[in-house]
Amino acid sequence: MDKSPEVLLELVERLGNLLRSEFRRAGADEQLQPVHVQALVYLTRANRYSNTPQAMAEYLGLTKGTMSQSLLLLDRRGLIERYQDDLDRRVVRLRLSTSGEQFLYDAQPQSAWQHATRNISPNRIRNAVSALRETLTTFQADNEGQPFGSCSGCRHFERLSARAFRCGLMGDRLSGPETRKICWLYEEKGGGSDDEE
Amino acid sequence: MDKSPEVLLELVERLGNLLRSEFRRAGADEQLQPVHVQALVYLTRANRYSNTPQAMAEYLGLTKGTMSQSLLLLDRRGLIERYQDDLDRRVVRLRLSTSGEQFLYDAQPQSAWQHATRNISPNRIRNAVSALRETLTTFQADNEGQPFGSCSGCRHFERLSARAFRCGLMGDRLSGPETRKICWLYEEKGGGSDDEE
DNA sequence: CATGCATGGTAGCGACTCGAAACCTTTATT
DNA sequence: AATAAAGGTTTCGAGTCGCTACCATGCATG
Repeated sequence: MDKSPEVLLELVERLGNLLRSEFRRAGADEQLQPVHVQALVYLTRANRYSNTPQAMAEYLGLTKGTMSQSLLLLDRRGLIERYQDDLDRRVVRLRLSTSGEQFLYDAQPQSAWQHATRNISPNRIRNAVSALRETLTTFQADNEGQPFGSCSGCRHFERLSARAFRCGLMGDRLSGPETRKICWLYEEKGGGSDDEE
Repeated sequence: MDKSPEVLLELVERLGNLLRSEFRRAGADEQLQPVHVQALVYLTRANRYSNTPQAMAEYLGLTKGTMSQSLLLLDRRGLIERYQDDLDRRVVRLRLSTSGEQFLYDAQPQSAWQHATRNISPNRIRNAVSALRETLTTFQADNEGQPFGSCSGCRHFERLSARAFRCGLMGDRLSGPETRKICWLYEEKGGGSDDEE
C-alpha cells in the first residue's frame, strides 16, 4: 500500500496554508486580505482574454458576486482600474494601476516562496511541476472547471513564424511574452477528440 | 533564465485554491466553512502531542483567537469533543466525535484529489513529494514556523525494538501507527540523510 | 423588429472569518 | 509570595462569501 498521494495532498494543503499566511502578511500594511493580494498577482499573469471578473472568479474559486465585492474594494483603494470592453459592453476589463504595481513591488508576496526553493535542483523542480500540472489537469477535467493554461499546449495556438503567434480561437496575433501568460480559454491539445461548440 | 520555481508556486497556489473550493463543497451540507473541514481533517492526522488548539492554529496559519472561535463552533455542532489535559490544566485537548468521524466518512473531502492523482506513476509522485517536502522545510526554517513532521526524520525519535518506539523529547512509548501521524514537536534530524520508508 | 432568454456584472443579506487586544486561569520563575 | 509566562477565551470591527434578486447588454428566434 502506497500512501504517497495522501502525503502529496497533505503537502500541497499545508503549503497552500502557508502561502495564504504569506499573502496575509504581505497585505497587512495596506489592510488587504489574502484574496486581494491573490487578485493583484493574478492580474500580472493573465492575458488579454482573462483579465475579467469572471475569469478571476473561476481562477480563485469564488462566485462572481463575491469577486465583484473584492474588486470594488480594490478599485476604491486605487490598486486596480476597471474599464469597459469595446466590443461587448457588458464586460468589465481589469488592469493593475500604478499604485497596484507599486504595492506588489514593495510587498513581494512571492519572495518567501522563491527563497524556499533555492536549494532544490532545477531538475527536481521541473519534475514536481510536471506531476502537479498533470494532477491539476485531471482535477479540472473531473470537476469541469476552466482549464487555465498558457498557449504552449493549447489546441488553439498557432505559430505563424519564428516570432509571430496567433490564437486560433479568438483570431488575434499574440506577442511572445503574451503566449506565456495565463489564459482561461485554454484547451488541452487532446489526441483525438470531442470538441465543444 | 529558469522560471520553474515561479511555475511551481503558481501550481501550488492554484491547487490550494481548488482544494479550498473542494473543502467548501464538502462542508456545504453541514454549513461548514473550509477551515472547519480542514480542522476536522487535521484531527485525524495529529498525534497525541498535537491535538490542541495551539498546534492546530500553527498548522492552519491562524491566530489562537480565531482558532478558538472555529473550535467553539465545531463543539456546538457536536463534531469534536474538548477535554482538559490531566497534567496541565490550561491545555485543552481535542478529538473527533463519532458524528465528526461520520461526517468525514460521508463527505470524503479528499476523494476528488485522490482521484486526480490516479494517472500519475507512484515514482513521479514520490519525486514531487520529496521536492515539496524540502521546500516546506526550508520555508518553515526561514519563517520560524513550527516544523510539523512525523517521527521518521525527527531527532527525538528512538527505536526500542522492531516494533516499539519512543519519543525522546516527551519520554512516551509510541505505537507504530502513531509514529506516522503529524507532530508539531518535530525537529529535523540534523546532518544525517532523509530516507523514505 | 419584438420577444425571450442567456450572459457579465452588481446590490443586499446574513452567517462566518480573522487579527488585535484585553482578559482569565494555570503553571513557571524568582 | 510576587511576578511573569503560557494556553485559551472573549470582544470588536472590517471583510469574505454564497445566495438570491436584480440590471444591463447581447444574441437568438420568429
